[in-house]
Amino acid sequence: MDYTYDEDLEELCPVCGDKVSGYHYGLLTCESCKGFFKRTVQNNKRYTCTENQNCKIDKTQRKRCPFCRFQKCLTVGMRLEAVRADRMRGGRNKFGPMYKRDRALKQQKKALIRANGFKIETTPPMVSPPQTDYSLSSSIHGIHPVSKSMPLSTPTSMTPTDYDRSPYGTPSLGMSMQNHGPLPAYQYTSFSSRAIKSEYPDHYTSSPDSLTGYPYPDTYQTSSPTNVPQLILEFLRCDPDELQVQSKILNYLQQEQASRSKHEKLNTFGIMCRMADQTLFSIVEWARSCVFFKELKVRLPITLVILCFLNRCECGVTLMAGRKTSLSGVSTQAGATLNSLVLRAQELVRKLQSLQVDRREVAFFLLTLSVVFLALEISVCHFVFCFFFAVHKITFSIWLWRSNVFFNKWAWQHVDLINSLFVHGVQLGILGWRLRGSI
DNA sequence: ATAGCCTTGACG
DNA sequence: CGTCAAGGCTAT
Repeated sequence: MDYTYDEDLEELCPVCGDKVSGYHYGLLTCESCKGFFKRTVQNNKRYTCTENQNCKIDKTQRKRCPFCRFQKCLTVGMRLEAVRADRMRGGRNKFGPMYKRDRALKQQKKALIRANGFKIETTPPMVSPPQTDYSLSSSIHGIHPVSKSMPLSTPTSMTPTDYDRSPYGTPSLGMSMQNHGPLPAYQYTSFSSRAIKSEYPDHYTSSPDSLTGYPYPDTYQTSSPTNVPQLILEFLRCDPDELQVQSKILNYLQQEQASRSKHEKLNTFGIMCRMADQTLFSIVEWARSCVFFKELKVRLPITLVILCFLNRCECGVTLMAGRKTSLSGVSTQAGATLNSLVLRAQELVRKLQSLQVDRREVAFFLLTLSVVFLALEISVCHFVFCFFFAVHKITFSIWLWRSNVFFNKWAWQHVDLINSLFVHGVQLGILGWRLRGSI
């Protein structure tokens, strides 16, 4: 039994959580979802959802709503182009090299994790999550292994027209994520679709980007230097178990909600605020107990706590988005603004996951930023960086919102611009780390 | 219609 | 020649 946790992760289909049987139409999926996707595309099937187009898709219920199942297939990244129009059997398609690269990357990650002695507990297997809908499923899968995933390098710029072109509605908005996932972030393959011509020239693939709702980043670079700075390793070793944090916060929220009387129930916004509170508490708790931090000057830990909190917020939002149907249906009480916020958050989280940034890269980036803050001690610089973080770390935006700071409304409108600016920062950090590693 | 198993065939 | 991701077949 040479099962590593990493292999365990890959055993789960990002669509339904069933066992993966190989790469199918762009990513690792199970046999049934492969067949389902093939039938749907080949036969040009049109489904309709009798519910709210957000049905939970798991192994036991995947047959229930083909509409949502197919939406999820698209959302997690299954490629319409991989279904052959001519139905030719055998052979290889143009995805081959990408599958290979993806495999190599997974191997590399595995090897590094082994070499660095990471504990299995810090990245537990993708056990079938207690999903309430597939958003949560994909988010938990997607987020955990790379808890501090970074945004996509090329911002999606879908217009309403793009949505309309999809025969299945608005996959990237209504069905976003996947977060994470389960794709597991590892399974959110970041294949470049740019060079791939459709093998299925019907309406499905006439506009691949608009159909799938998001581009596949070309910046799929996570080469792994062998000499990782000790500081990074220490930082990662201190990193708390993401799933534990998630479940702890979730339990707290559920208990709190359960203990309230019918009239006192928190609404969606209230829950999100509580979640933000708990997230911050958990990080402060972690920082205070972390041996690593005791050796640092006071201001650096504080900055790190702030950064870690912001960085972790995506997971909170994802939980929120995924749980919105289970928490006494509070989402139905939420206004259109909140619902669109959640949708936007889902979309952002999916983007974050698809970049598949290495944990060490993120750790380095966080440390670099902290040092920069410490060195510069310029409040404006701090503000600007926090602002960029805030855009991506939705919960922080919600905090600002709660504090009647409305500039995040502007941020939503310019999220693509900020996204690209942010990514440049990330890339600079990665570049710096790699330079450092090569010296 | 689904999903598990089978066959095919380009690619390394 | 082995691999493996396509499509095909078929019991359920």
